[in-house]
Amino acid sequence: MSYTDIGKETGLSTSAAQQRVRRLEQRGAIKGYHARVAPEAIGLELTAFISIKPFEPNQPDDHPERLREIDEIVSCYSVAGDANYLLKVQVANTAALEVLLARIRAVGGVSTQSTIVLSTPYEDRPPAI
Amino acid sequence: MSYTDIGKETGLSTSAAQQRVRRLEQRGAIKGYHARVAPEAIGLELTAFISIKPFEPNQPDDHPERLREIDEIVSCYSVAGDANYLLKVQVANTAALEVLLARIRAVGGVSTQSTIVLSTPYEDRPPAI
DNA sequence: TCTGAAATTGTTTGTGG
DNA sequence: CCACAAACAATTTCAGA
Repeated sequence: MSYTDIGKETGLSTSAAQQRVRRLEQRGAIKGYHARVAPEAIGLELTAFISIKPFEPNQPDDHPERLREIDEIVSCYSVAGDANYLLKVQVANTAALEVLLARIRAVGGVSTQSTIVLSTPYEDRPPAI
Repeated sequence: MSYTDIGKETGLSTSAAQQRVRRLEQRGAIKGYHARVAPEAIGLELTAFISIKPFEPNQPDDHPERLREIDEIVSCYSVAGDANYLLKVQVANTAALEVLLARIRAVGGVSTQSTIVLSTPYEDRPPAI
C-alpha cells in the first residue's frame, strides 16, 4: 500500500501520511516491514515449539546468543515457568527435527521438550486498536 | 524496497523482478506484506503463551473458530501433545491477562496453562535459504 | 521468462500555514 | 502537524525475443 493510498484512507495528503509513518518508524512503533513467506513453499513442512531448561541451573545465561546461529530457530522467548526459554522452529521433517534437537542440546547445554504443530489456524493477527 | 532495487540485487530488470514477485504471490509462496508494530507502542506490555485443553474430550473441536473473536489472541496453533492448542496472546498487564483467561475458558470450555514471556531476544527471523 | 521503452502513478522535498 | 506543488523515482504495461 502506497502513502497515497494511506492518505486516502486516513483523509490526509500524501506527504502528511508519509510524515506520520516516518514518525512511527523513528519512535520505534513500527519496527520494520516484511513479506510473509509460506514455509511449505521453501520446503519447511514442520513447525514445532521447543521448551528448553539448562542441565546446570547456575550456568551463564547466554542461551539466546548461543542459539542465534541456528537458523531453524525462528523465534526465541525468555519465559517464566518450568522452562527457561521457548523456541519456535521450522524444519523440513521429523528427521530434521531430530538433528536440530541434538544440536540445540549440544549448543545450549540444555534439555528439550518439543511440541509439534499440526496446523496453524491463524498467526500474527494484527492487534485490535 | 522497490522492484527496481530487487532487480539490482538479483541482476534482473525492473519488470522481470516484478513478474517474479507476482508469481510468488500468485502461487501463495508470499502470503502478504506487513508492518511489524511494537506491541508496547500500543500499550500491550505483556505477551504470554496459553496451552488449552478441553474439559470434555469428546466435544466438537471448533476452538480456533470460537476463539477467533478474541482479539488478544494473536496466534493459534493446533498441537500434538498434552494440550490441544497453543495460543499466543498480547495484553496490557496481568490484570488484563486474568480477564482474558476467564474469557478463553468460558468461550472455549477449556482449561488453560499460561507461560508468561519475560523478553523476546528475537522473533520471526527470516528462514535461511 | 526476460528486456527495454513509454505512459502512468507514487515519492520526496521544500515552502508556507 | 498539515497542504500543496515541483522535481524525481518507481510501477505498470506492452512489444519483442
